[in-house]
Amino acid sequence: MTATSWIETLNPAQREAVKHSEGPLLVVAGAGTGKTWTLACRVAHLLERGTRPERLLLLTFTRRAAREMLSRAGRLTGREIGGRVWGGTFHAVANRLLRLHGRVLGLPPDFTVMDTPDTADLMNLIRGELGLDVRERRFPRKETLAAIYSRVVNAGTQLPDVLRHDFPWCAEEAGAIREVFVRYARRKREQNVLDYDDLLLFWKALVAVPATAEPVLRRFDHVLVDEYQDTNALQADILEGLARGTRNIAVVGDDAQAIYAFRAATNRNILEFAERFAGARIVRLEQNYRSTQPILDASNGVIARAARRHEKTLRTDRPGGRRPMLLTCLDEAEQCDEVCRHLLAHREEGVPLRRQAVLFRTGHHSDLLEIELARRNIPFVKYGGLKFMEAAHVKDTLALLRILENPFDEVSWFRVLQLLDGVGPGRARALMAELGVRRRGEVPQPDPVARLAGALTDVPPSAAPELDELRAALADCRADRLGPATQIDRLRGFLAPVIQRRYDGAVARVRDVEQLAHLASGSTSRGRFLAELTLDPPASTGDLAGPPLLDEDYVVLSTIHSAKGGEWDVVHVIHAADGMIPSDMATGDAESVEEERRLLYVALTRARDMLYVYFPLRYYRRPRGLEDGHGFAQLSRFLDGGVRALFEERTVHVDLEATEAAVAAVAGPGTSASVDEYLEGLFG
DNA sequence: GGCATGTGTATTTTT
DNA sequence: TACACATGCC
Repeated sequence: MTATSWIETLNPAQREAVKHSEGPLLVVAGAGTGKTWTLACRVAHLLERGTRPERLLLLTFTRRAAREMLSRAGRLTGREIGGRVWGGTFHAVANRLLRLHGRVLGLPPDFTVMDTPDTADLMNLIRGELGLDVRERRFPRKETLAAIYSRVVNAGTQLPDVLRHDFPWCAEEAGAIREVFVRYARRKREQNVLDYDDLLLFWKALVAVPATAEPVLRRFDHVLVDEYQDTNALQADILEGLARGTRNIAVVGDDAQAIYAFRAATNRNILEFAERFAGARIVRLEQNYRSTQPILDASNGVIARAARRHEKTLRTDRPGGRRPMLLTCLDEAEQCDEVCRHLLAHREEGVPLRRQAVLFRTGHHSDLLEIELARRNIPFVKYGGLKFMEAAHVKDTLALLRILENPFDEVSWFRVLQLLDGVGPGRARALMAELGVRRRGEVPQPDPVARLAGALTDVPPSAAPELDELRAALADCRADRLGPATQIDRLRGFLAPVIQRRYDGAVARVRDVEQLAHLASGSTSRGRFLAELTLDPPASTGDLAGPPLLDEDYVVLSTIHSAKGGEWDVVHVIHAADGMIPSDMATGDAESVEEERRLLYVALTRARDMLYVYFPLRYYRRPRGLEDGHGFAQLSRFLDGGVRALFEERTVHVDLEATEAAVAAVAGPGTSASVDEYLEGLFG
C-alpha cells in the first residue's frame, strides 16, 4: 500500500487518532473498532513524518501484540522496523531500560528476574525462618503472601488498607506479614534479584527524578500504549514520568473490556487520563468492523447492564447474519460433543479450524474437551491455563541455570538441593548455610558453586552419587564458555536420572528439557535467555511444538484472558453457567462480579460471523458453591431475561423429552420414583 | 524428635 | 501441582 492509500481505509475518528500530532491522546476504542489497525497506522504515520523507529516506544500487553502491530506498520511503510522500535510489555521494556540505565539507582545491570512462583517460594523461605509455619493459628499461604505484596506495590496502597479491603481474613496477621515483606525486600537486594513488581518500581523511580530520568526521557519522541484499561496505578505513574520528556503519550483502551483488576489494574487510569495529562485530546471509535449485528446486539445486551461505564454505543456495518446460539446441554460430555460437531460442521462449510476458537473462564475448563479433541483427531493449540513454565522439571532446569547465572539465588538453590535423594527442606537449609548462599551486605563472599565442590557435612549418604553428578555438571558448564543451549544439554545428564526417580512421565519430561535447550539455541547469553523466558514465557503448547509439529489447521483453545485482542470467524464460549462465568471465586463483591461480566463481554465480542454459547445443565463434579442445586447448574446470571432473547435457544439433547416421556409412562410424573425403581432393578 | 516421604484433595484469570 | 496430614526412618 502506498502512503496515501492506507489513510483512505480509515474512518474519520480513526483518522483523527492516527493524524493527531502533538500532546496527549486518549483513544476510547470499543471492541472490534479497528484499534490494532489504527495503532499500527499511527506508528506508520509517525515514521513517515520522520520519526526514527528507535525513538518510538510501543507498550503492549503481550509481546505477541507488539510483534503483530510492528509487522503491520512495517508492511505499511515498506520497511523492517520491528528490531528498532522499542516494543513490548511494560515489564520487558523495564528489563531493557534498567540494564542500560539502572546503575544510577544502584542497580547492577546483571540482575536476574524472578517470576510469581519464585516470589512465593522466597516468601515461603522467609515464612519458615520466622517460624510462622508452625504456629497455632494458620498463616497466609505463600501464594497469598505474594498476592498481597504485589497488590500493595501495584496499587500503591498501604498494607493495612490492602489487607482490610482485599484480604480481610489476613488482617489480624498484619504485623507478621509486614515483617515477612521487609525481609523479602531486603533479601532480593542482597541477591541482586528483581521480581515483576520491582521492574516497574525501578522504572518509576528512574523517571521520577530529573537527574536520573534525563537519559531515559531523551530516548523517546512518542509513547504509545495499548490496552490502557488494564494498566495499574504504578504503570500510570511511569507514563506520567515519561511525559516529562515527551508530552506525546497516546493511549488506547476500552473500559468495557477491563479484566485485570486482580492485577491491580484500575479504570481510573482511563477515566482520569484527561486530568492527569493536561490538554489531552479524546477520540472515540464506535464503528465496529468485526461482528455481525446479531452478535453485537447480544454483546451489547450483556454490557448494557454493567453498573458503570464510559458511554458508547457500538455500531456495525455488517447487518444480517445469524443470531448467536445458546445451547443447553445435558452435561459437560454433551457440551464437548456439541462443540466438536459445530467445529467440524463449520469446517465443512469452509471455515478452517484456525478461524474458530473455544473460549472459557479458567484453564481447566477445557480438560474434557481436550481429551475429546485428541480422541477425534482434531488438532488444537491451547493458550493460557496450565503452562510449560509451571512444570516441576522445567523449573528444576531453570533453577540450575539460575545458580550458574547468580550463585547467590536462594530460591534456586533451595530447589536444586532438594532434587538430591534424601535431601528435603531441612537438609537443604543446612547445606545452603554451609555453602554461604545467603549474601550479606557488600562484603565479597566466596562463590557457593565453587564451595559445592569442597567437602560438605550435611550430605546424607543416599545423596552422595547424585551430588557428584551435580558438581560435575555445574563445573562443566562453567569451565568452557558454553552457550545456554549446550549448558542445558550438559545439565540434562544430571537431570535425566533425577527426573526418572522423582516424576512419572519421565520420557516426556526429559524431552521438555531438550525442548528448552532448543529454545535456548536462539539466545547468545544465558542471562538474556533466562530474562526473556521469565518475561515472555511460551504462551501455548504450540509455541513450543514449533511449526513442524503443528498441523497446518488447528482450533484455538484459550482462556478469555488470553483471548483478549483476538478475533475469530466462529467463537464457541463454553461453561456459561453461574459459578463458571461468573467464577464462584469472584462473586464475593459487586465489583468483581462486574469484572466477570466484562469478561463474558470480551468473550462474545471476539466473534465475527457466528457465536455459540454452551450451557451444561449438570455437573458431576458439582460447581463449588452450588451445593443446593443437586448438581444442576444455573445459566450464567449475565444471560438473563432480555439478553437471553437475543439468542436462538436450543436444548441439545434431543432425546431428553423422549426419555422423560418414556420414564413418565413407566413411573408416572416425578422422576425420583423411576430412579428408585431403576436402582432396585440393579440390586436384582 | 526431627526429618523425609507417601497419600489424599482441591485448584481463577497473568506480567 | 502443591498443600495438609500421617507414617515411618535415622
